[in-house]
Amino acid sequence: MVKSVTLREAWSGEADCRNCALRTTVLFAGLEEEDFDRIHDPIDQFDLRQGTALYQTGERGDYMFTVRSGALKLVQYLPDGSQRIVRIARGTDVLGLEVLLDEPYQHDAIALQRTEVCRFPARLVKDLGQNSPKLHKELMTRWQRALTEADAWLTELSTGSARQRIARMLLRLARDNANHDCELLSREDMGAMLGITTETASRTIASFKREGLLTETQPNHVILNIASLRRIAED
Amino acid sequence: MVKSVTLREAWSGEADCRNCALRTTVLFAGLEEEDFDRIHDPIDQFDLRQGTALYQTGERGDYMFTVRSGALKLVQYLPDGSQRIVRIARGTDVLGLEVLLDEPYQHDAIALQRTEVCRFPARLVKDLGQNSPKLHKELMTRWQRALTEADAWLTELSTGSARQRIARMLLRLARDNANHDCELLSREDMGAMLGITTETASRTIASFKREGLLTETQPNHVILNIASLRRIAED
DNA sequence: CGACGGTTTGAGCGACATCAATCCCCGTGG
DNA sequence: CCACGGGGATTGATGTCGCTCAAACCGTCG
Repeated sequence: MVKSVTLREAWSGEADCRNCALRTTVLFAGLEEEDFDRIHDPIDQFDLRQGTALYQTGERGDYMFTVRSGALKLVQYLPDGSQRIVRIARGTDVLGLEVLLDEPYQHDAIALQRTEVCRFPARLVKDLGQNSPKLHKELMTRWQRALTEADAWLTELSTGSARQRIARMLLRLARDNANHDCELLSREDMGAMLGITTETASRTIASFKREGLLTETQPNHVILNIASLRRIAED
Repeated sequence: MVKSVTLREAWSGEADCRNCALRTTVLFAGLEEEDFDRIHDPIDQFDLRQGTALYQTGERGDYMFTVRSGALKLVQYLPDGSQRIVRIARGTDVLGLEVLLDEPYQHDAIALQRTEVCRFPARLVKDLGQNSPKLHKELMTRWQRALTEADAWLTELSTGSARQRIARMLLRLARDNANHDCELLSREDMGAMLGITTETASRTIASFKREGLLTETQPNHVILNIASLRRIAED
């Protein structure tokens, strides 16, 4: 358990949209300059410490978010109190699509590391989306991406032995990472992600280290032996 | 394994859209009469026998589908050949949203029972969607629904003991079914849905029968003891 | 220094997988 | 009509992977 801080504490000032590195890749790519002036105003940027909740299940907010850096876990809870991580949002991902349909947030969104996000009113997207085919398509793409992720979690991360699941998770974490390295999650989060216990996660990771499947360079930072992991992942 | 027949064999004539019971609930709800005339033409209706594949992973087709009756499973495969059912589509659900983004189908879609579907070109939705805010919103709703389903499968159907998963699955199958009854899937499909073996599925169902948690009225048709199943599902 | 949260490791047990035999239902052909 | 065959469901026996409970370890922070 990590304690949460309020969003208010995380406020880090007006967003620097115009110079935002994400501008061309993110939700508003393809907007005209004049549209762009209209949207700058209500956008705030936040800087979340590890463990901070961006929003919580059932909350009604009129805000959507884009992730600038870092990562958040999207968590759902079962009646018995156990939790399951259903997705991880990283750079350029959009959070809170559900508020476009006036629904409350469907998950707890919690920062896994230090994480920067931009917050903007869903109103903005609703208005612009009506008449902008480009934004319309962009939105569909976002949804499709989330859905593909969700399906992959089911087939890759919730199927097979613990060794297989962890191998697949590692490969996923390091994907599009040239050096084949990545930050490890806490063992508890691994468990919630893969549907196994923290002890099993710990044991498996430890075992992978001993077998040379991964090398710890700094605390919790590892380099993967891709080929061997892939062999484990696939059968 | 059930053999597949081609779609061609399943063709059952021009769709009767104007009198379709789904007209008001389905994708095209809210279209104007004039729009409606434009779309009737290219719509075909199919009648799928159990085991028929509506489409397959990786196929490129320009068609989307609505389910009129029956049910289809959406299946994905792992490199090692094992399969996982990631969703079930039933009455009024829309299939093939991904082709709106010019992507190939992401699953095998296979009829679980005798199933009626309507097929229409994605082109239609692309064209109408550009300028129709209503359709735009309807599409987002569809996507959101699929995503919510996907998340629920992860938290409810891939978490906990086999007994819990099967209980949750049964409650799901019978949901919005006044008599608390439902058709059972094959044990193999249950396994692929819950990430357990067919033997475990079989044993658990048999055990539920003995315990009076479900009563078989006709072969593979059961009435559920909702209260007791819920108790099992929740802890 | 002690306390605390997370990780690792151990021992034992139980749930589920595996392998295999039997049963049951139905359709098919002699 | 019945024997036969095949596919799915059921049941059993056995092994094992991962859960559970518990202790020890480790780094950090007060």
